[in-house]
Amino acid sequence: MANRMTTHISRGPYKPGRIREQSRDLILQAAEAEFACHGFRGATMQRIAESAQVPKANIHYYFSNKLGLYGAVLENTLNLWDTVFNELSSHDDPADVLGRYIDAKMNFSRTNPSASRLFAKEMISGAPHLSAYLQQDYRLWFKQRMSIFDCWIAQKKMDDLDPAHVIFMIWASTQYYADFEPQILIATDTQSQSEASYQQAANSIKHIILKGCGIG
Amino acid sequence: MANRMTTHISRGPYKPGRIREQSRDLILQAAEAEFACHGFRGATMQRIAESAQVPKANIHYYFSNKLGLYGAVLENTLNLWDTVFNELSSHDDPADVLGRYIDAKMNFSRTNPSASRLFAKEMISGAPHLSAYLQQDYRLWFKQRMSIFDCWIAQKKMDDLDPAHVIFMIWASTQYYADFEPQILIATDTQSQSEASYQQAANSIKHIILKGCGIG
DNA sequence: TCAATACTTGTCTATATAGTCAACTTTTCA
DNA sequence: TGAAAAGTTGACTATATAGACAAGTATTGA
Repeated sequence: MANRMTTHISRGPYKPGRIREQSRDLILQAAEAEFACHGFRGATMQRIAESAQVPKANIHYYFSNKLGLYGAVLENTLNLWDTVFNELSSHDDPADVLGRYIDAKMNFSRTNPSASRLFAKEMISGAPHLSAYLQQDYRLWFKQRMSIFDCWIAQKKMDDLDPAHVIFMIWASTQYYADFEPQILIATDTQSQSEASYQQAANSIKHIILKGCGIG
Repeated sequence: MANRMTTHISRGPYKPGRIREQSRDLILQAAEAEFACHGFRGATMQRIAESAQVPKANIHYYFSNKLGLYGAVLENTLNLWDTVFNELSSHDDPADVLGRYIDAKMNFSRTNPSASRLFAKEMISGAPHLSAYLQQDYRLWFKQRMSIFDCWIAQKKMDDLDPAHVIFMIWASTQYYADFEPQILIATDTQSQSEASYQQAANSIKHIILKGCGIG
């Protein structure tokens, strides 16, 4: 009421939902966790609503339907994914490039476990909602990165290995710490993975990958 | 009708469902694929029934309910899992032991992709139905296998690495070829993973792991 | 202050789903 | 051969779920 009087100060041109679209973010966050845990079919709009602490009907204001919500969540995830993937850039020193990339991937697993799990669930289900992404951006980028490895191999900077398998191994190893967390916690007898434990894991992976590829 | 006449030959003491329990196996097989693809909540009894080509009510004759069916599927999977895990046995030569183990794991991924995916989905969901297994058998066995590595390290047969990370890396890398198949197919521009391609992947993994751990 | 627009939400509906049940058919074994 | 047991199945029920909708409230810019 009191501050109503002060709102005559112009806030610039009108943008829909400038303030209350925080609801949208809450819903997206809750949806990411729900989809990551239960998959597309197993997730329910009701649980997402409860988790986001909004009425279920509110979700349908921001998202056309369950598939639309899932698509929005997936898009967010893929953007993050691409960002990290692009860290694998051309550079003279393979040890430097791969070391940084492994660190970046591990950091992603630690700070975005739900995104990693969502991606994994989608893949395991046959990637029914990712075909466009995989066919377009992914395919192209993958080939580009592979050529970097071919270059290193030609320059005798690393062993003659199929670059694809090296990449798969890095992806697999780093994502494992997010996706298979329950197994890791029990095997290592801990309650949660600390930042330090992630760093140790990253160091082990870097040691094995770099030495194993003959990079030094 | 005709062979009815010959059935007076004793077939030994009566065992429930000796013949028709093939339905049970059909259901289990269909359920494994359905649960692997959609997770526990996302799977439906109706689709399992259709896939197994039996009426839905028949499933409830063999399995108390959805959870019971899931438990049976999971138990099958874990038995297979243990069999492969136990191949990682004590032996003088780490190169030999790890090489065989990696081959065994890759072979498992190739021949039992659904089992691998089911296990992965369960883990990603927080392993709600695996706590007993993880707490008991798993924990114990994991520690035993770790001590083998410690022994090798003490004997300077491999680099001083945390054995847990080496194991995680082997698991991650080998399971990846089953769990992330869509990604692999698109990246490698193929329609399906052949036995030969699995062998090449196994060779790459063995190269990197063995050399990376200083085994050789 | 006001009308327009953005946003919220309780209630309702159609459908999908897990599970039940009783009638039915087939197999078993004495 | 026959009675008992194993196995099968169509029809049913209760519930959970995605989504629609209309009536409401809050915010905006003039």
